[in-house]
Amino acid sequence: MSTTSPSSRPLTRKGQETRQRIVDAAADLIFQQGVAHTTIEDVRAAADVSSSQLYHYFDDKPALVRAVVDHQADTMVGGQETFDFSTVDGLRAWRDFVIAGQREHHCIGGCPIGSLGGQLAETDPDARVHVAEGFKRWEAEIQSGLRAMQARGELTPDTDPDTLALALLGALQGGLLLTQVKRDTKPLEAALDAMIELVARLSGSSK
Amino acid sequence: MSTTSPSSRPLTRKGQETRQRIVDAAADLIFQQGVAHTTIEDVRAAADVSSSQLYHYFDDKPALVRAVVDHQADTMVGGQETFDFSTVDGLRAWRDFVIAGQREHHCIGGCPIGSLGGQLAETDPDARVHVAEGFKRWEAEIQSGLRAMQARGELTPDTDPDTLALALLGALQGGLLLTQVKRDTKPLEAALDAMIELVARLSGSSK
DNA sequence: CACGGAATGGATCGAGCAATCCATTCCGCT
DNA sequence: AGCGGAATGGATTGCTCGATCCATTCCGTG
Repeated sequence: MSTTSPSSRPLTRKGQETRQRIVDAAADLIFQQGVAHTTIEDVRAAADVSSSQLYHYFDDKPALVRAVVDHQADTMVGGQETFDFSTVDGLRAWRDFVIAGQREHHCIGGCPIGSLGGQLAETDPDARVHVAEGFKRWEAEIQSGLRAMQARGELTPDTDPDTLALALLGALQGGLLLTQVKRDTKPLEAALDAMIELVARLSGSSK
Repeated sequence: MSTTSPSSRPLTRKGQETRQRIVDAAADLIFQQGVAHTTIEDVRAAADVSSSQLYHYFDDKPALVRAVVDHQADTMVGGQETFDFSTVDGLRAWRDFVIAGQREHHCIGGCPIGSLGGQLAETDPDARVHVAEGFKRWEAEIQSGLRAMQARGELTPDTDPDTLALALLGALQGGLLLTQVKRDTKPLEAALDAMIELVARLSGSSK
């Protein structure tokens, strides 16, 4: 995706590795403690680089954050494409996967992209756009699944799969937020189950 | 609610007014620019008080933030109780109200409580609990509506109104987050419409 | 094998900001 | 009146943290 480097400076193999190490470390730290509480010094130490390297690969902190946003979007979207959004069973499998992930991490961190969105939307317009684009890519995954479902005639013709995809993503985000705040997976389960129940009713007509 | 003042110091009438002015100003600023980007100096200027007053009424910044969380929860829960969550029409009216609100504010800020949750969940454990309690009060409003709906026999007996309330709140939160990030009310509309559609199907059986 | 740009190290600067401190003024109560 | 605690003002401090700077080392290329 977008590069977010100082005027697209040429990068050697080693340079790319270092850059990647920085982004990875920053992504981890930011996921754990948020953007504001993650300092350049934290990232520097975690990535085991010098501070000048950081400014060699990124113009400033916002630029690094943008790179983290893109990185998280890549990770997130990439991690979902093994699931089949074109069947109700596929959706349920995805649901189980997401919930298991939250339980594993003790409901900490929320959504890697969504939480960034909440933190950056009003403070970094540029980053907000990156988050929005990340969500758009994610939506596209779900959309294609639901469209396939409809093409197979398993979704009533008068439902818009794109809108439904948006609603599904919304339920996921809200469920993750509530789960993060409450440290309990119930909200996430409730939101996803409800949404999938609707999809089931829109496809199989009855229960 | 909780007081969050320096060891519950006695407050005169004037003192309460000043304290309230500080919380109001802080809530506004934080809503617009987030917790991290709102400085004590910002609040001081906006509330037209001296810095010592701030520390007279609040131990430190986190304490002020907690007061803001409670204040937003009060506002939010208070603002919802005019709506009737016990009928599908009532839910639709609420939906219209929320969406109109977002449109009015150009989709800026997201949910006054939810966005605080996302910003504070991993950095301020105490604040996280306050946000969780705010959500709990909010849930209670929705729950009582759905319970009434079920008591009237307009909701299938095998649906748990509390879980449904959680899902509804989740859809709202996720819809608001996506709407905030995309600067477009469509996600919020999609999420709420989908959820209300489910409620409708769980109550009226058809359509 | 040397030339140059990329990569790295680390010291340092300087602004922003939370928090403290010491007065001084206000005001309710007896 | 006048005592005492609350309320207010504003200067100041101390530190965190983003960002800059100047070397020095690495390494691919001609």
